[in-house]
Amino acid sequence: MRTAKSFSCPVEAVVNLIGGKYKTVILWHLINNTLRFNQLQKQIPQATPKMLTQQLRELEHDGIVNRKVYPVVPPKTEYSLSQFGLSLIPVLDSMRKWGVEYIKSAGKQILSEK
Amino acid sequence: MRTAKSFSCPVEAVVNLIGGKYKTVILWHLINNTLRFNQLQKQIPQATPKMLTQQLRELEHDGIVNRKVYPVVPPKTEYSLSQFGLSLIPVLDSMRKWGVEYIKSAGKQILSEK
DNA sequence: CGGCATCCAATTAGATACTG
DNA sequence: CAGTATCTAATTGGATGCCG
Repeated sequence: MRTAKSFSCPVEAVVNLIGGKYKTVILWHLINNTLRFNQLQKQIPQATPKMLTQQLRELEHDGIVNRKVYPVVPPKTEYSLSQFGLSLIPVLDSMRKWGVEYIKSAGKQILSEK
Repeated sequence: MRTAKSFSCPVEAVVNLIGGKYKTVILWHLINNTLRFNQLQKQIPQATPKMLTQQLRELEHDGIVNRKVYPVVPPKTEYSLSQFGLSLIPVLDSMRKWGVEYIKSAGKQILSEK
């Protein structure tokens, strides 16, 4: 399921890879940042550890994020965008641009900080 | 749920609007095309009528697609991108570009026609 | 033709507790 | 700290049948 399957359109491929509930947000926070699990959790409090782990594992499995585990006590794990993940930035950015306009024009709610 | 809520990042807004299982595909088929319900069904056979209706209603509710019902017998309904929906084309296109590259590099499956 | 209603199966997500 | 395990709740999706 995680490996490429046939898509009726290429757009579908993207949704399959980064369409998960928290994936774009995770990716968003990882642009220009290497973050530990805990830091991600603080940035995305609406995601439970379980969900965060799951989404991160999928992103890792798809080669979008790097997971670097330091064999120390207490544990330390760092997440960052892989080379492949970096290639998604233009997509994320076009989404961001549109999202900003949308929120502006919808004008019903304000962005929460960050 | 369909109206704007607060997003921790604008990217999330896009996913919420067009992240639905068939939404990007629907949108994809509606670029440059006005299609009837039946035609959409043929283009997207993996979606049941129920799902298609549901996704279309959400897209309509979000002002992304226009639904034009002709009061004739037998019924005739045409779907097309709204002005707002047209603004999504750059996003869809950046996704498409990336998707094409992804599929190429994954190189495990071929695009089905169209 | 373009749906909607109903019922059910499957998938996804949350809460909570626990561990190397 | 960075998760896992388990159980349950909610959401999503499919099959089928019917209707204006």
